Amino acid sequence: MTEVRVRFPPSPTGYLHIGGARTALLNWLWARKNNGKLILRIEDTDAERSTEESIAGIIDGMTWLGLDWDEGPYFQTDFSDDHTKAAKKLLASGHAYKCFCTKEELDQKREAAMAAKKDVRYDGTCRDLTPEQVAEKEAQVIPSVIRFKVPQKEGKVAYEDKVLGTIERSYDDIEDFVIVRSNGKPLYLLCNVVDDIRDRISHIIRGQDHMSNTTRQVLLYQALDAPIPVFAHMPLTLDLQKRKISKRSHGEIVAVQFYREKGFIPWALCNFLALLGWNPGTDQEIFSREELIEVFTLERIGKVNSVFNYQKGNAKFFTDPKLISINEHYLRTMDITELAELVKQDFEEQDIWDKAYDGDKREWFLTTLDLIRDRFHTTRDFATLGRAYFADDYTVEAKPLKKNILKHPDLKTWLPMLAERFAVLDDFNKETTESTSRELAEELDIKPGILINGMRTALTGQLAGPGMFDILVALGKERVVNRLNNIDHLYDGA
RNA sequence: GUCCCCAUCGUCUAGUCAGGUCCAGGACACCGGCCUUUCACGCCGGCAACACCGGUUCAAAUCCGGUUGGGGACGCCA
Repeated sequence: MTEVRVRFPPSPTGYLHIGGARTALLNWLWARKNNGKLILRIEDTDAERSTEESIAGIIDGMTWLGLDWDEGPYFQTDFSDDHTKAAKKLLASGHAYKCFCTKEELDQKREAAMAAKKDVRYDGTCRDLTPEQVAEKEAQVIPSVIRFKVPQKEGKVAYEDKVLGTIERSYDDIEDFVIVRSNGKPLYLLCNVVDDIRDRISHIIRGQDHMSNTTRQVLLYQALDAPIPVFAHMPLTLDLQKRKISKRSHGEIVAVQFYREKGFIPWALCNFLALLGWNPGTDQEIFSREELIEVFTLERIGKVNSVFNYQKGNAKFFTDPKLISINEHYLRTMDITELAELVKQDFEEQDIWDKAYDGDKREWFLTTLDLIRDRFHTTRDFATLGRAYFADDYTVEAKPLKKNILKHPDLKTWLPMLAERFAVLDDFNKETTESTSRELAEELDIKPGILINGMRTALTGQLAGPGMFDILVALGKERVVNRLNNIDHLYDGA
């Protein structure tokens, strides 16, 4: 069996978006499943639009997602000679010809055809020029492009698609497409094929938007006398209006970088992306890398375009709810030490990382993460919603402040009373803190909930959280006593 | 205008190739309940779909034809 070699060939004209990431992911899965190779190839032949930042962004994005590649990054522009040679070969073998029609003429014809609702294909003006006519035009230094000479015959070009089955298209319906610009630079259709032949690509997994390219490229493979790879066209990802998602019209929400900044778990995003247009045929939806590699097949890629379900301006569902839910699932079930690594990165950025979390306080750090992670959505929440556990500069949210503190002005004296009793506890644990709290409530003849919720708000700034006495233990006696003794400022604004 | 692809709950989808076990299963979201000092988690329950028409057949989500709808492509972009 021949080696499986796949590629991810982004054009560096913007950041890595989720559609591109999904393409990369599926190629990666196929490579890993077959012990094959994934080649990263930057298709930068469009010099005007290609940028360095974009290249860096793509590489960062893939690295963050954990999609490693085995060869490259190669740069298409480094192989211009190959492309030019191939074009010459096609010209020499009669598979291509020079076309002297000017861009202006063609644009005009195309517009006219569009306007008249007529076929817009190239009319073949230069297809049958004699060698003499060509020589004459060249003598006059008329610029020319090179067009591929699509066989004029009955029948159809066909290829087997792993997802869609047999795809056919009449030769008749394919125009003589341009493969080299008048400035001598070969175009995508050709470069892409030449590179794939050189890189010995065995499977081409890409979006359905490439289907019309594929039929033309099959012709190129045949003309270049090269084996045709296996094709698998995956469905596109659309927005709620059924429009192809793009960086241009959808902005940051479709950028991989956005999810990184929001504190998503990289593999959660991969897991979600895999499910968009692919499924294992079972009810399983959560997969480890190994599991996904194991069960992934090209045949189970869907045929139907899928909708990336997000509504602009919805704060709760700022991206596809299913993606959020998968991320939450990982957040609360993943190995706590792996989670700690991700949180560490956030904390370092937020400047609330304590080196002891890797040392003396390691155990405490992990236990605390585990205690609070159930309520969080992204790793960012540890430094924001969960800030009170790790730093003293947490904010007390308005809603709980009003409900649990301001509503009961006597807490101003009650909470310090509680602090006083906590301070003298020899063993500051769940049981002792709970009985202490309940005893005080009884003495004061108030519901324990008033003290408990007041404490929660004062100590964590939050309306909700873990069991109160777990919180006390997590915070530790010293912090609890300090914070409960310093609550006057909470009443300042009132 | 031409060509190509597609069509199951709001969304992601199973089931379609080998028609009956599907008055259509799962997940997310939503609603209700349990749990609970709070909020989550968890658990239980609910709502909700085979685009339409015709054909084949004892039997169609599944096969065939058409209609409609959606998407993609039609660049000297990639």
